Amino acid sequence: MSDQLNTQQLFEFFNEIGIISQLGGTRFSQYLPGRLTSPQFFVLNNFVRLGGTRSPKQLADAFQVTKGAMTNTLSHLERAGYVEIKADPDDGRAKIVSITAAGVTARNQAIQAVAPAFKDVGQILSEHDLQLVIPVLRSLRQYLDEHR
Amino acid sequence: MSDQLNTQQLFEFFNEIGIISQLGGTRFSQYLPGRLTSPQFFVLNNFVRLGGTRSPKQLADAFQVTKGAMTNTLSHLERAGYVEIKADPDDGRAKIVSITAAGVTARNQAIQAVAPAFKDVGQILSEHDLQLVIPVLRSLRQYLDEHR
DNA sequence: TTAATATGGTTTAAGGCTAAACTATAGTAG
DNA sequence: CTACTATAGTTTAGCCTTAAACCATATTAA
Repeated sequence: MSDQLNTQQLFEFFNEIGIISQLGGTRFSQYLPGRLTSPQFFVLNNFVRLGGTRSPKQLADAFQVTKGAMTNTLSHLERAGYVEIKADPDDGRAKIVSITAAGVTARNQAIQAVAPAFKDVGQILSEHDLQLVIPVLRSLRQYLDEHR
Repeated sequence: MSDQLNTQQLFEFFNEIGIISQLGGTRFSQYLPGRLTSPQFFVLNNFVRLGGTRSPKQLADAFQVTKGAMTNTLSHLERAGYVEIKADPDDGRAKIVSITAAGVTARNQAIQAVAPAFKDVGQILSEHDLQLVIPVLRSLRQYLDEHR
């Protein structure tokens, strides 16, 4: 009964999540300059915000995608000259990824270009809404990440 | 200032949404039987819940995907024998899609198979959480749908 | 020291999605 | 009646994703 109801709501919840993710992602990438895609931008942004170097495996974990997906994203970024990938001297299996100056520039331009994509949404979603919703999403995301 | 803060939160919001969509979708499709994929299931489920027939265009709008994406999904379903697609006698451009008996069976089996995928999540996300979050998501989804 | 297992990264096969080009048919405006 | 425009559906190119197979290197156990 109440279980039935809950399942129905859960279904709607995931449905809304899926559509928002789809529409939001499409909108976001429409504002990104040139041939930069969303996953590529997220990697560059991560490097600029946190600095340092990381292995492909660490990046794959951070973004919760498979290693194969990260191989793909990094190869695009490398071809564009936005990251540098070299062998890890301490581990023959591993590689070390770092952002280049061109990558930093591209990321900064992307930040500028993408701002208007958020402007109107920031008025629909009040700060109050965000503070209500984000903790719920965060805990669910953590759970899903730990149980897959 | 506060604008800065809000942008940061918006960013986190969409980030959580994206990851939950990704992990939730993967989990969901892992429970689906055989070669049935999530979008395929959603189409079958829509037919069972609402009955009747629809055109590919109506389905594309209902699920907020492009016509090309729906062409692809429907061709898989047709090949599996789960839907029937015939010409619309009243409109030479259009087609009419309906679910088959095999499609209904496949949907019902999928419902059974997928239930455990939600079971644990239903304990993480309380009914209270859902009632808090769903309206916010719903209104954002509507806005994004109308402004793309 | 050798054998078994685990880990980092790449590759391939399948499917998903968008955007844009293209076909065919409908509808509208002169 | 004819020409223009809009709409339904398909196709293609490009990128994203997972899962699984495969290599090479590390690590652990015997």
